Amino acid sequence: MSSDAPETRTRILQTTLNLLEGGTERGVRMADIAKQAGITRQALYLHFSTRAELLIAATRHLDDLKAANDRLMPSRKAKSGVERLNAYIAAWTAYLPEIYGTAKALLAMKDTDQAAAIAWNERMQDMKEGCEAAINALSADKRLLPDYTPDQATDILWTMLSVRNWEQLTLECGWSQEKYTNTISRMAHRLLVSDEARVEGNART
Amino acid sequence: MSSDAPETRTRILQTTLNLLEGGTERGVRMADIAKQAGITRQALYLHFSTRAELLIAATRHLDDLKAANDRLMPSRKAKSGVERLNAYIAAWTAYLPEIYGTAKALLAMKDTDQAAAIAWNERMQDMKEGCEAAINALSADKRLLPDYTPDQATDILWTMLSVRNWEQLTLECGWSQEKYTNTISRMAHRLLVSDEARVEGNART
DNA sequence: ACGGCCGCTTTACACCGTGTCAATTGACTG
DNA sequence: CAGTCAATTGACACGGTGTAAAGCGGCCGT
Repeated sequence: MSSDAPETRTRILQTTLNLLEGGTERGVRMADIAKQAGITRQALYLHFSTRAELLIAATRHLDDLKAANDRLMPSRKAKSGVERLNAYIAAWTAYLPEIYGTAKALLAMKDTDQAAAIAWNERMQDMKEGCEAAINALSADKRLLPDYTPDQATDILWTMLSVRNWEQLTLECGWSQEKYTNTISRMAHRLLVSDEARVEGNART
Repeated sequence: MSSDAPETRTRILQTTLNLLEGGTERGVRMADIAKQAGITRQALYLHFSTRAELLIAATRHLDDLKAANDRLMPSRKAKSGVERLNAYIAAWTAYLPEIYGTAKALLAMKDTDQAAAIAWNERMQDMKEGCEAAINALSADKRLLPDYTPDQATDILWTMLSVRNWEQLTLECGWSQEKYTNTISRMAHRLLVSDEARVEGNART
């Protein structure tokens, strides 16, 4: 009752993700997806009335597969603000390369398609909340560098961890994933975390 | 001899820039540009054989108007590495909002158009050289944080100053241009510049 | 075994934006 | 007056998305 109807739909989503991840230079078209899924282009529209809708559904599907929420919310474990920041950065930066293909496609539609823009923004907003939580934990521990308000620090962390920055550093600058993660992590610390020593006072700029 | 033929061409470039800067949600089409320039769409193709070509030409035109080189190379004035870094960041961040509309259009074409991708990459490479020069000056002064190699520091600065980051911080996070510039500048210092205290070694070269 | 529904196919077409082509106009110029 | 050159008019091809309608095969209930 629950696993016979959705069969094709799931297959479509799966092959969509495959193609997006494969990053077929020159974009992934509806026809490509249909062909790969072994159905006609028109059948695609029986399941998803629009390319944007399909992309969005694929993105959600990907999150389910990757158990995004579980991974991005290891907050419970974290004892200190610093630990929490570390955990969040580690989780997100590990997640990034896995969603990149799909994210890029959605990002590209953002400019021309209303629904895609909304979907993308929602996701990024969620991600930003994770940043905010980490920053707040840091702030609660008095380890947030006094130069910034929590809001400002959240914006900074959020921007540092953006898909575009990952893209630029790894794909354009040729950084390995490991180098990327390590460097970003150290940068975040240097930028946002105040020295342990002076837990009480405040810094000289 | 020199100023009668290019008349229309220049007008096209000018109105292209206007439209791009206006950021007419839903993209700027060839027909829009033609209409605005007071010619037919087809006449556009008498001057620029392709949309990408027009966009690229418009970008170059914009650089000329804004005297990009003059602004981005105030290196001669800078006495120290730190000064040079400051000068570069100030010049680039002031330049950014002026080119944003055009940059965004080119950036969007990058994914689908070979020529656009090349043009964009060239420009970003130029910009990166500016970053590199600043970092090298810093390094020569022994003021580059020892955590990074000059290459790495260049990548970091280059990424921090990306168009996408400007877009995110100002347009998405709502930072004012002033806040953006100040914060980025302070971040760059904190991330890349080591404390003045230990100038001890030799400074020049 | 029949009628009906369902998921998918086939075929065809509309729309939009880019790019091409050919014939024409109109102005300026030698 | 002929030539040329910029631009116009109108028509069309292509690729990609999205729509519409008719048909087909399997499966299900009665």
